[in-house]
Amino acid sequence: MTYQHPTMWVSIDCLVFGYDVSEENLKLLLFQRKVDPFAGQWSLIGGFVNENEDLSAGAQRVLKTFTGLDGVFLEQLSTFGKASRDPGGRVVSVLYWSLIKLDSIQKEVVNSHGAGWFDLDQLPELVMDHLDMTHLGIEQLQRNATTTPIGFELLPEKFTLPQLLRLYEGIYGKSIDDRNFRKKILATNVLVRLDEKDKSGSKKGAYKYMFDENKYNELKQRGYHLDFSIR
Amino acid sequence: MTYQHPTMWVSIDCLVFGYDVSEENLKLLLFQRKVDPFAGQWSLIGGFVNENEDLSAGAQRVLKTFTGLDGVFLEQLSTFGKASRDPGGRVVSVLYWSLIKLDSIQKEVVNSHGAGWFDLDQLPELVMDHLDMTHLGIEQLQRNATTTPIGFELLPEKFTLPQLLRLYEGIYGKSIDDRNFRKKILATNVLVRLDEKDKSGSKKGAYKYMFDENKYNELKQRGYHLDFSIR
DNA sequence: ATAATAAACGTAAATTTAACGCTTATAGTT
DNA sequence: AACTATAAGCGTTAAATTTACGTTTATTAT
Repeated sequence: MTYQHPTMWVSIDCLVFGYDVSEENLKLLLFQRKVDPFAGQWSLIGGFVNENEDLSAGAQRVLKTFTGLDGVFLEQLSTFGKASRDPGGRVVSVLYWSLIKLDSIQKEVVNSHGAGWFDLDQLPELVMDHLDMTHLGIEQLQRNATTTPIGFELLPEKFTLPQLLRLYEGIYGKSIDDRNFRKKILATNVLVRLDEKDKSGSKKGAYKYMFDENKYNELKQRGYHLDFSIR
Repeated sequence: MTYQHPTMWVSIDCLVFGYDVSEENLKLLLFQRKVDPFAGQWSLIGGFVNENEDLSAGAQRVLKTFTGLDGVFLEQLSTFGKASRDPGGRVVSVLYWSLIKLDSIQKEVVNSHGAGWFDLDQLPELVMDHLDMTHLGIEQLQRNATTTPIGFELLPEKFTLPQLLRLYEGIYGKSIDDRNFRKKILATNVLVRLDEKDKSGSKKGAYKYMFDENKYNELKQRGYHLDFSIR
């Protein structure tokens, strides 16, 4: 012992938001806790930090374990440390959040872990402070959506403007004028229009776009800010 | 032992920014570490979290210990948890940041703890990842200054517009057009002009203002955003 | 009286936002 | 072959905001 102070468990909890393009709604990944206290109840995915494991590595491990995914958006959000938050002992939990593109393959992987995707407005009761964590994540998602091109993390590589619009409407929980949205998002120059159309949503078909990371990096210094007005 | 996992030390580090109205510059509170490793070197103020102490209570305790202050702006910022960050053992550090009004009394209290105020552009070498922490805090300060009325935490209760302007210039590290600044800040309606003048800076004297928290709370829902252009 | 100076006030052009109407492309129907 | 319905895409204009910079005011020191 080098320091004369109490030690504690340090855990990772990870808010995983997924967006289903076809269903057009935001979902949260939850799983049924395996250990007591609260075994069997719904909670965010999580785990304890290992001896020689960096916090960020722990978060990556947790995400990989439950989703099979690597290299997706994953950032630290906040740390929860009320002394009484976990009846099982003094556990300080570092909350991360992640955004992933939801498709059928992803849904399969998740099912095999006793986990499931829940619509944000139909969440089951959550363990401990996990509902607070969720609210914090939604706020962060809204904040970041205007400030960073975070929306693209939730869409497939190729997407249409109507899809992007509906995603933003989902994030903000309000409707956005499509004509102004179009102008604003295209004016940023971070989108590249492809010569392909997605005809699943209409007879005319909507052009597919891709996010141009290089353009975004150029823009970043000058500041990137998208605000969408209510309608 | 309820959980079969390793435990760790959990520490609090606290970035304390202070603004000296007369000197017109931003300072950071540092102290000389008392324990090994790194005893004698400059570090942020900090301490270990106690057995039954909430994280936020720990942060308040640390701040109170070093500054004698209570009830000032204090928020969690981020958590640092590289396995190798502290050669003295596995320590996960939760970083808080605080803003205080610097005056001569405050400077005295601080001196008595072997601590000191350093100009942001003249920091000594810092222990471990404390320089990264500082950079994170400066970014956060800049971000929050446009989004929340955080600036007022750094000024005395009664302040003048030129003082507020110079504070913002300090935070952003750039000059701001005084006429536009005035219009923008007054348009928010969160300032109340008093019938007093501060004549220390000019012959004419500048009106003193106070921050109106009620007006701010009204405004908050509709969104509060201040952007200042370069000149 | 006059000069010097920080503080305070004002204005006009340029840019951005908000609101909303119109056109286009295509599949399915007649 | 023409017609219809509909999502997608384009365009315009008034209002609001931002930016840039000129002017006036109050006071002390000369």
